[in-house]
Amino acid sequence: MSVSILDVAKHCGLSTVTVSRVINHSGHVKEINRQKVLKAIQELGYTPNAAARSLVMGRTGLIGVVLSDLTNTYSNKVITALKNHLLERGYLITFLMFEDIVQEGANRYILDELRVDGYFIITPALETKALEKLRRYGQPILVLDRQMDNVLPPYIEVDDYQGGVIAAEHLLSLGHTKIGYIDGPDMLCCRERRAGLCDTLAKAGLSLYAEEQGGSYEYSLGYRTAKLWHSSGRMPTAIFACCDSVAMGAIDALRRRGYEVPADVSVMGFDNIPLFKDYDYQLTTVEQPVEEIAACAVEMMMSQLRGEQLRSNIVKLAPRFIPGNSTGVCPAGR
Amino acid sequence: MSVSILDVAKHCGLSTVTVSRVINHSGHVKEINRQKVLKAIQELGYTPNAAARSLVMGRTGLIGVVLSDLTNTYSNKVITALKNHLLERGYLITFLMFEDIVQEGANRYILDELRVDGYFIITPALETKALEKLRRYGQPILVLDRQMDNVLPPYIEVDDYQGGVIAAEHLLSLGHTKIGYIDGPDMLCCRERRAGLCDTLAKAGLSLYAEEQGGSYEYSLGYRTAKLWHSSGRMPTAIFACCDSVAMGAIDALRRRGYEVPADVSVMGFDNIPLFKDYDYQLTTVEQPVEEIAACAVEMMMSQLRGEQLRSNIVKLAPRFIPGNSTGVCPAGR
DNA sequence: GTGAAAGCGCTAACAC
DNA sequence: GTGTTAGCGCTTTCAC
Repeated sequence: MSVSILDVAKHCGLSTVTVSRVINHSGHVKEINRQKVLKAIQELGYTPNAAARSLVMGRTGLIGVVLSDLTNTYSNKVITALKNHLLERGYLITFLMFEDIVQEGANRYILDELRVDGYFIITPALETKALEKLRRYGQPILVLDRQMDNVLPPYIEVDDYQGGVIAAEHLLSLGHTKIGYIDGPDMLCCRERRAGLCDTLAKAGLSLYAEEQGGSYEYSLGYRTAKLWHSSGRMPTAIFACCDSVAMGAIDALRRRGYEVPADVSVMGFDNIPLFKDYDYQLTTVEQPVEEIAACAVEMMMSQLRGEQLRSNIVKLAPRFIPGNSTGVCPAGR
Repeated sequence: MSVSILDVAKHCGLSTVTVSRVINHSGHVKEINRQKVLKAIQELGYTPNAAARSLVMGRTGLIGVVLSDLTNTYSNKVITALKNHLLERGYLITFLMFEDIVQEGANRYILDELRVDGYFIITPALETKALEKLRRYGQPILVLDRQMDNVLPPYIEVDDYQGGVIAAEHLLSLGHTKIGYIDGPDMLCCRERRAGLCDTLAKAGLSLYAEEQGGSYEYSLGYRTAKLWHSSGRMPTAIFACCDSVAMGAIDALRRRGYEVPADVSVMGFDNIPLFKDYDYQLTTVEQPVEEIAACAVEMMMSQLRGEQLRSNIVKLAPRFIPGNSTGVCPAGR
């Protein structure tokens, strides 16, 4: 049916071994012969058979991305970046849900058959069980954003504490003193962001003016919280939300109640997701270094696949401030 | 290294062929021997090598899902459903972006090497080129929601016209006569929804009270449109938006301008996405039959992979009305 | 530098 | 029902 390496070999009067060497850039092939082989490949439209290579080389060329939520905008940014870097190296991505890993039987086809060379783990919040199960297969695993204290290296983490500091410094520089924080789920990143925020405020002799513990990253959390602070008469002049969706919810609730953003209340988010990008303002936010995460992750994964020892198996990357027009100077007298 | 079929065969005193037959449920194995094989498999912890099977059977067990946007909530619902159905049959999913297909070179690793057994195409709006390129590889292709008139079968389509009818009938039944439509991109589905809406209105002797052509499915489109209708003094009593995000945008803009939803203006969406599910109301909407689409798609794909002739290569599925509290009876005197 | 031979783990065709 | 043989397409020794 399709063209095999033998066809190429015959076509150029050399052996399959030489053709193989050319394909794999293993060197030790005379330049003239290399050209012959390349010409034959070209003429016959030959492409190597992935299954045969997998069989003989013991690798599949597939990397599994394990996550809990496909709709999460942040993970989608990461995934897209990962995909691009992997594609350059001839690897494909497939997806696994945490639920599919824990569930008995369903994973036969992926885990047991070692259909994947290695795993990227995205945001394993409470997925300790799934992680443990995965580790038993002995394949390379790389956690892309640590969200628990007890995660085993190698992992990459974003300096969320620094993110909190960035937010605090920005709001302080605008003269705000009544700062509210809308917290997300009980995850490491939220705790760190809060700590960075609070520590920086403390250095300025301040503490949080208002705080709400949410438990989610949802729009509705911001909406509810702003509504609550309004009705309880305790509205900060600046709000830092644990993520952009929550910030958006807060802004909509504020506006519906007659506040102008940022004239009356400044609002900051976290993540810089594109969801509301055509809205009538630009959210001031802190961006996670998605591109760096992906580049670094792929590099580390490739090292592991080559069987090398990782130089450092914990990498910490810094977030970036993204200016917008949802924050402004603190209104006079407040 | 790992246990092979030969180890199993030796362990139970039978041949590899018999073991293979047991694994593949090909029958023609004596029950006693079947038990012996199963026991050996169990004891040795054997799992078949996917690469070897791929090589000899000429299939990879991977299905490619081709799309243009991972963050699209609708496609994510479809993907998740697809993944579940495929997993049951031992297939994995991988993702391809339209851009990666059109781009020269990048696709070497996927397309040329036939790393995938077949392709599901999601929402190919203006991707004619990518589709054409893909077809050249001669592998099974199934379009999951036709969005162009010139798509070749096999494809599945949702009866969007019927969706428009459903929306119109719902709003008419509530006594509305001033109905506005916020249109999305120039795609088949939007045109059909609009046609269903307008035709049904026409039967009741009505026509659209207001209409805006958007070009996107974004929140901001709804927001802008409601703002526009308000300032031009031409606010309908009921709005049908081309999708939920647009409906949400319209609702937020309305509320900011003092309208109550649904007391003053009713708003309907399309898709039933979970994005705003904890909001302070439930959006009235029309849901696409995602689960049916996925089930049907996988069935059709499996048929094609078996080399069978499809019974019908065009399948049309009906959408469903989802009641909520963003629509209500038309306010008296309007 | 090059190629002959062996084998990766599995299944299909054919005999028995 | 079962096993023998052959071969999927490729890379990896190991001679030359």
